[in-house]
Amino acid sequence: VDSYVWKACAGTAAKTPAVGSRVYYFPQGHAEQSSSPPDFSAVPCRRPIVLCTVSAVRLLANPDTDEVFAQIALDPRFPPPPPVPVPPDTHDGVGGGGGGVGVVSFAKILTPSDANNGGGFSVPRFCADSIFPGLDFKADPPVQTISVRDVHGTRWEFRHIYRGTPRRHLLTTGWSKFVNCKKLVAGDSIVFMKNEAGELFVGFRRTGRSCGSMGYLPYSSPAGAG
Amino acid sequence: VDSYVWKACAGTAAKTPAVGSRVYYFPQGHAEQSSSPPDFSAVPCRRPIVLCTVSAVRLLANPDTDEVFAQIALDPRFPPPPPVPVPPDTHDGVGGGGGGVGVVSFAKILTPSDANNGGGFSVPRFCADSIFPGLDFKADPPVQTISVRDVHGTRWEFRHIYRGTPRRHLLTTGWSKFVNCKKLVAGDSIVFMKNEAGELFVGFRRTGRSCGSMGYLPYSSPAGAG
DNA sequence: TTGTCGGCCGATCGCCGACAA
DNA sequence: TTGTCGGCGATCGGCCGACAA
Repeated sequence: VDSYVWKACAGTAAKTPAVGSRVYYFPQGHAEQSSSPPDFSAVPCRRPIVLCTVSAVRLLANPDTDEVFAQIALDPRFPPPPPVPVPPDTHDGVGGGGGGVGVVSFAKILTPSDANNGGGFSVPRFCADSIFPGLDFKADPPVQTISVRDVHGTRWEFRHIYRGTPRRHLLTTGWSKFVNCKKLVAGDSIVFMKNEAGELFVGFRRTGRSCGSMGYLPYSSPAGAG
Repeated sequence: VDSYVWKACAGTAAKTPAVGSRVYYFPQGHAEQSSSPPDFSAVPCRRPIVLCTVSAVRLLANPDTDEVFAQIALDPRFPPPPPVPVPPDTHDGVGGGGGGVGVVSFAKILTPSDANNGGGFSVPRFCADSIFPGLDFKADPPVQTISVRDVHGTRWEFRHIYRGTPRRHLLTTGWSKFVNCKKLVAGDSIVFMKNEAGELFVGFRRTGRSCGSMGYLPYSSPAGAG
């Protein structure tokens, strides 16, 4: 998935460890987060904490809910194996915590009018000015179609119009389809982003808690799968 | 789930073993059916086939897709443990293969007109006569609301009307909601059933193959969970 | 007997400016 | 500047009989 959007959805406080770094694994904490706690009774030589080496980090998103999470593969072997050369990430590497250089983003909490079926999306002035492409203000009304990509890389198109008295920016056609497909409701946050190349991205974060259902990476097959 | 509907969806060729009977378990075959093949390398004393006792059988249905499947718990201990008393099933027991006595059923492959958003469901004459409650043919047009339960026990209501020239039986109001909720398409089969008490049930089978995602029953906790 | 079609009517969707916070 | 509302036109859902296979 796109690391811009992943980080915007996860929030700036969420940080992932760099590949090759050494961390402590707490089985007890892992079990408590799991929806079906595993039975450790048969595992020999259980220890409360395990020193591990991070062998892989993947930024992932649930295909159904768009919930973002990180899959962190740990290698418990000691001494740690020599680091595997990591292919350069497309942006600034998954280990870093900050956003990419030159990326502009804007977040808004969806109002009831934004989330209602009947309406469009009220675009705050700053978002339209600093993120969306400039409109041709000689037209009446000024209008364009903007194309954005979500965390999966899926492309969405919105009609962006500047109309009404007094004038305001709105997203109309395409917006309600996005809201319905993503099952967004009032109170959820939406984030628009523009990278150095001017490409647009969209992400969001839901208000309610979601109980994560992930998978597991076997530590015997490090890094690039397949 | 209701065993009438389960059997109608699974088909008459699908049979489940009786609790207490002894079967052979083939780990290899089990692994091949699984979407993420398990790694047996760490399991000691692997054998190609294992003689087991059936400790529990549950007829289940995927809450999302309505895909039916059986969860069969196996106990590899030898000699087999004394049989656990099984509470009598509501119908004829999950071990049997045949349909219940006095159950009348009728299946139809959905036509494009049946599955289209715009239309209702053309009820074949035999289905209306032998399964649905009798209409009051003095009314013009004869019409009633029928109430059916699906494999989960969820109740669905359909408007059943006898109209048109020439006259024919149709399901109108409520039908398209059912089609949309169940994501039925032309070519899928639908089954209507009536038991001795006159209660109506509905099930269906999809044309396309679905890759099952089930769960596992630990053999250490036989039969009734909780 | 029953599958498909076009007609038609009502419900909903969704775009709009008015207005006020 | 922007959130909400009522208006209203376009679209769609869905019920109907006609007709033919």
